[in-house]
Amino acid sequence: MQQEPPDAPRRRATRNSLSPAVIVTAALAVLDEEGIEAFTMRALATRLEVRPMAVYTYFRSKDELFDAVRDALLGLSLSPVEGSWQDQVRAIARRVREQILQHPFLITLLLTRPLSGRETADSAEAILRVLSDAGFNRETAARAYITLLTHVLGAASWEIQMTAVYQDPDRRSQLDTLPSSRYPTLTALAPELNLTNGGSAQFEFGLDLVLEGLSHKLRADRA
Amino acid sequence: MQQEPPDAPRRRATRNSLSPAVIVTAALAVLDEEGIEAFTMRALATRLEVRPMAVYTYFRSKDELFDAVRDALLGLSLSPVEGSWQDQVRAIARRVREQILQHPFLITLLLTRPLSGRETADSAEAILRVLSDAGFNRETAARAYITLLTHVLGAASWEIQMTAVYQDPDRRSQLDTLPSSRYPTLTALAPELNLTNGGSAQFEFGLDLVLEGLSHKLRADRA
DNA sequence: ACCTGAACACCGTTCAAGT
DNA sequence: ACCTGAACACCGTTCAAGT
Repeated sequence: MQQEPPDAPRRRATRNSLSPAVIVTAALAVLDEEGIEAFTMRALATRLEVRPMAVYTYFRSKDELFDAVRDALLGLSLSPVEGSWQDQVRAIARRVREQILQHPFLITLLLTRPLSGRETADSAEAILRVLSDAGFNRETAARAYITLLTHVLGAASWEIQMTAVYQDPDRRSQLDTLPSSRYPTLTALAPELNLTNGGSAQFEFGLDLVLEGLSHKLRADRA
Repeated sequence: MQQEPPDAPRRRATRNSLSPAVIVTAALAVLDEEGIEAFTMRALATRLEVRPMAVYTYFRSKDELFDAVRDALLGLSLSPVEGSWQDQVRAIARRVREQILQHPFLITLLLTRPLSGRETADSAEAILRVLSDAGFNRETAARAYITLLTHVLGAASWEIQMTAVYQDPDRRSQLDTLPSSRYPTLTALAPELNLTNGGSAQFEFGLDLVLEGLSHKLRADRA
């Protein structure tokens, strides 16, 4: 609503105050604080205290800027973990989930903008190495990695959405208002379904399922 | 680019030609043919041969219309399936995936607009009933359903994105251009990773993993 | 009630101009 | 080179008016 503080000093931009890094940092701040739907080139320019077109010296378009923000967030430093291959995969998956939950708009960037494969290269390399070392064959390792990735993305995006819905008291737990004649099981399990919202228990549950399935596959690969 | 055929008859809208159903159908057609990013209220009005504001008699906003389109697409008629609980879950999961692939913009609506739980009630009831009948306890059944749902959403949205990327020859298979010194495993497995794009094999692989994990959980629940 | 016309308050971005 | 000013071609939507 409020566009500018009424008596802002409105100083002219100092020369060379901008750079790709400065712009990405400011964009990240706007995205974190206002959300992706409130992000506009004009809002970003206001935060940078420049006119909107100044950003276009460094990025050709809003989409290109979004790609840069996404790539900055995906450059995860994955510290090596001790333990079984399951433990190592779990650690990486948790790290990716945490990064997404910390910057919820990231899921939108991941599912909206085309990916070349370079952006997720760090976590891909880490997981694929763990799987290869564990003894998975080449195709199984590749498919397992994609499964883990899509699983984490799906779980995280659901989690973000449900916490957003959960904030809104009107929408909270609308399940029990469904007709139990048509949806007997669903209405009966409404309390348990609401339990799946919030916290990491649901994420761990799903991850365990996939890992258990992978253990089974590994035995097959080795046989 | 071309906004209107130059000599279109431009007949006045016949009285009462509109209705929520007619509008949703037209919106669906625009979304299917032009994609969600090209969907505007003005484009929809053009297809309906009315002025943009006519739609607002039936829907308060573009978002409300989007919700109606989403709900129309999620009203799946799930024919009952014979077989094991795994076969039944598989059939429902495949049906949901197919519906999303048929209308790729649906994934955006699902992950963008808040869900109350009513929209997915049909598939939720179906899966939860199968799981309950199979002997899962209440909490496991609830968590398993959410896992299956998020898994399908994640897999489908990845699939859509990868096929879109795959269309673009510039982006195709950029994995082998990565430095193999830093990403030895990733570059070595590039062919196998490219195999995961397209077709349903990757989807089935992931689904099998989850189902295998669930079989394991079921034995624990029963013990 | 249903639909239109004109307008408002936004967008991203082009283009020419300033330093 | 870096940044600005003005403008263009869009948006969704409000509001008053027509039938």
